[in-house]
Amino acid sequence: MKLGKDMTNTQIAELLRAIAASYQLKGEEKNRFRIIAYQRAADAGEHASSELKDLWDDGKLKEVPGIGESIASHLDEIFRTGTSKHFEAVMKGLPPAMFELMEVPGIGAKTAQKLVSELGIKSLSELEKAAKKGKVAGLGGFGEQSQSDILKSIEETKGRTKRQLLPYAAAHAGAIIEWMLKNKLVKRADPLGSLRREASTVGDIDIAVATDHPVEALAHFVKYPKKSRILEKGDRTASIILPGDVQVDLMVQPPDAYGALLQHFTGSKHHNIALREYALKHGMSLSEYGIKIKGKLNKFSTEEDFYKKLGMDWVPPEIREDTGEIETALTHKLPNLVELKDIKGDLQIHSDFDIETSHDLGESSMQDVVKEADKLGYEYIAFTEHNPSKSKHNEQQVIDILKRKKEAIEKLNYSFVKNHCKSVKKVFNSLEIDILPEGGLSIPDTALDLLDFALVSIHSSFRMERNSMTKRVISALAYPKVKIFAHPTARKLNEREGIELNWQEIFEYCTKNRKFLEINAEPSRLDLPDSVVREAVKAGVKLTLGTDSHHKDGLKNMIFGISVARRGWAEKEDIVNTRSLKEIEKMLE
DNA sequence: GCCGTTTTCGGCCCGACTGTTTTCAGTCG
Repeated sequence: MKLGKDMTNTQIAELLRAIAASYQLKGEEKNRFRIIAYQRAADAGEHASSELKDLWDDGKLKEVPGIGESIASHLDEIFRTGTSKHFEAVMKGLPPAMFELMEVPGIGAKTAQKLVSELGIKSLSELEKAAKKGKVAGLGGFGEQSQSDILKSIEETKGRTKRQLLPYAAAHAGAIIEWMLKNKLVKRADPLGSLRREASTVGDIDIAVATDHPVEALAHFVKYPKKSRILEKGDRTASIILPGDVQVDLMVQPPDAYGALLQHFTGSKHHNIALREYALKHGMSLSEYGIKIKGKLNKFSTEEDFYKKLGMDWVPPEIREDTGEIETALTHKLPNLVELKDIKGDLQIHSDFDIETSHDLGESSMQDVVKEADKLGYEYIAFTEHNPSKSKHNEQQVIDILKRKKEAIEKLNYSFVKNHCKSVKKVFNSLEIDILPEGGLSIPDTALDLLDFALVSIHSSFRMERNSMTKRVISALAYPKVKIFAHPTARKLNEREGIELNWQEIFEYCTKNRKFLEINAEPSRLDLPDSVVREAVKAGVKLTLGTDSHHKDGLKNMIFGISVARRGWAEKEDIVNTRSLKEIEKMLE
């Protein structure tokens, strides 16, 4: 555990979990709730919409729910000095290898400590060697079974460093649901957990099944032909592992109690904890079986009835994160979240028009894309190829290329769109322009006049300090033709962290100057991230949805952008391209 | 250690599964 002034949220979460584990091992009863508090603070850090260090910079650390006086003061010390005397003291005497072992599913604090102290191992790989030699099975409290479980778990941890992107998880879940419904005893099957909440990445896949024959349903589940092994199987739940080390958990419940099951396992954990705490204060106890009132269990076949019993409106799964939705559901003021059918156009598409860019070109022709957009019932789309390569062309050559593109789109509008489209009325001539490190654009200023409007985005120098990066972006947005900041954090899920920005400053600039932030619907981006969408919506910033398609089939990814928008509490009004062509032309003028 | 639609003190979510045990501890979601 390395402490330092520049700890990221992930590292801080790891640290706080280590502190929780340390307290757990000290084993004093009074520590019980302190342990939970540290675990909650770790979760809070992990889910925070901004870097904790930035919040600390702004004096807002304590505004993060779960971080109070004490933890904030320790973090303050870390950000100032690079260490915390208190945290160092708490972890003192505990072997560092322990914390590494705890990353293996099935190994918690106590198991880790026992393994490290009794086997004298110093790393995860040493544990693996010891287990292979049969040394673990000989320890008190361990046996052959737990030894082989540990080995399997280590093996799977190696393969499973990445969370799945939403479309892949959805495909897995779809196949399993189809398999479950083949069994006549299964009445219903639905996705649960982060998949049902449509989070951008999904860990384990959870599935709910309604049946009066749980044993048979679970037996059918573990016979799933594509599984690589069965992890566990009880009377109410079972887990299997798919190739690629994807874990699938299945939960069953009779149809008359299915609503409670759906609610319970859809989560999020934080939503459920907050909900149960609220219920407890009102004399009710919640579980996956229903709502207990004065010792009597009430069952619910639907989630709507479950929430109704608590005196609140049904909460859309996408916003069940305990960030205010419970209070809002109680006062019947939940947002009317944007839906796919509200979308009237796609504002980021790359065609195969040869614009001689240094980035990637699209693969489908403009006509094929327009045909696809027409099928989707869109009123308009924008072609937003990357700017022509700056190094390979002089200014005049760039202007010539952009003139050619402008003419091509004009022709498209006058002929193809007019004569062959049912719903599409206009194709916008746009461009995705690189923001240079010093804040300029990578096309000559005069070339901007050839466009209807422009997107700007960052494709280089990702590691700039927050204030310089913010300046860089704002100076690019200042060009009148520039309307949209595309994939604003430039993150790539599982590959690259996003850039650092002062969001409040960006939000303020956007609202004052009618600039828009994009929700990029490309599944490996989903950028803005949902938590930032929430902040942007609160700040009154208007957002655009674009698929960043490089092929006509990519247009259908819009649904994933909708998921992000919904998770950020965006309503129809918050999204620019829910507007009609007339309105949007005005907004982009 | 955190927090407030009973509370600034006194609470703090709920249950399943497994292995190694003989009634439970540890872990997970």
